[in-house]
Amino acid sequence: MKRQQKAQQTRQKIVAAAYDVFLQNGFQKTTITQIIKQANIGYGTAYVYFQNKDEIFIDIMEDVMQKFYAIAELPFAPKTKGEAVRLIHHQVRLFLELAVQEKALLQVMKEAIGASSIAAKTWKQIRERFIARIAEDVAYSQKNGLAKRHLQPKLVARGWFYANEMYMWELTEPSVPFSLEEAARHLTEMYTNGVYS
Amino acid sequence: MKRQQKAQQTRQKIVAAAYDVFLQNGFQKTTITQIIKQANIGYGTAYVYFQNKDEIFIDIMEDVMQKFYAIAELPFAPKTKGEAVRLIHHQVRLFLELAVQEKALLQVMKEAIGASSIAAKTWKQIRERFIARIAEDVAYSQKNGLAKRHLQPKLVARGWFYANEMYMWELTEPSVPFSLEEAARHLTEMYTNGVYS
DNA sequence: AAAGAAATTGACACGATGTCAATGACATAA
DNA sequence: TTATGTCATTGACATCGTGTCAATTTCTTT
Repeated sequence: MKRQQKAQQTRQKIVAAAYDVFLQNGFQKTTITQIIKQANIGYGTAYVYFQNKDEIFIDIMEDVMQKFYAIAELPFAPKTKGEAVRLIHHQVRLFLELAVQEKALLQVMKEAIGASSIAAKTWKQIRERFIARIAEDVAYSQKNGLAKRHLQPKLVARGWFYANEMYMWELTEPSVPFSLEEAARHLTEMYTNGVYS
Repeated sequence: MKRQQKAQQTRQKIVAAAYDVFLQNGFQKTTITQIIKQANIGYGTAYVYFQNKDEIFIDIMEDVMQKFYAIAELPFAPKTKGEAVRLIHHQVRLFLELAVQEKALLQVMKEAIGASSIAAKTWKQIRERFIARIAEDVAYSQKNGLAKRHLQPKLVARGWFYANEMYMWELTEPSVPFSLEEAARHLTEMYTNGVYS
């Protein structure tokens, strides 16, 4: 059984080395040569475990995705508008805080999403998962008479997540002209006033 | 004076050829070789007029930018909330319609913005121009008692534009799960209910 | 310990980039 | 008209990154 272990270990060496190099050089400037050098393995070895640079990055990306999913899946069952506002504000904060916490990796992710179609696809999955979940929450609120009924949950969810996502990306930039707290407050307020009644 | 004319003509040949090739192959797959071949010029010539592929694309990008700017600068001086809603809805429609109209180029632009830092910078300029202009409109509405005064115009403008922008990108995709009109209506309604009083 | 299987390797072919010395084409002055 | 300098054009070249694959090393099994 030592054979497979060694192989897995090599795979891990690649991912770990890639993580370092990606954070150091960004997505596009990173080369396979840099990664295998950092991992102390031969050039061809990288291609045994991954198709290309993009695939290696996806591996890294999926770790953070889990953290995002956890926030997306938080329970949401408010009885009043006030409670809904509080829950939403809390969720927005968690979302933006996670972005700031993982700032370095998210910067690389943004670059990767732009440059690699596989990375783009992966991110789109996260997004649609969020939107689907938010749409559920909106529908719930509508059923309970908390939210305006004539709006389509899916379209509301989409617009709402888009605003959040863009604020998130903005927060990963070196200098931002606003604070996380301000962003969370404005997002929540605009949204809840616009959709809840 | 024929000297400069010829040079300008060559430059234009490059841009025109690049436009074709970019639309055909997308941003990343396009190579200098393809462009100079389409333009019927020598390889080195492209580098006389542009630093690289990115610079050529910026030239093309700036044409469409003008159309966006025109929409951003539309006059906004409503006397009532109803009038504001109508103006905003109209502007959103124009914005999204322009996106659909220029769909092919916008798809390439999206790719370029992701892959090229120069293109990203250029797009950011458009965005900030929009946000600055919207912030003015919000401030105007607040002064005239149409909009909630405790919100910061710049943050409101940012969130609002982000939602619009993402819907715009979505509308350039091959198949979209909603109509332009639905998107415009929901955007406008969520926004005006959230910010106007 | 021999044979087979699995893991590792780096040299190679290929394609794209950006540079630059050489060439070609035009304008101006004699 | 010619000659001379200037500007425009060119493609061969050096460089770099990619992905492949035949050869080699390392382990496992008999």
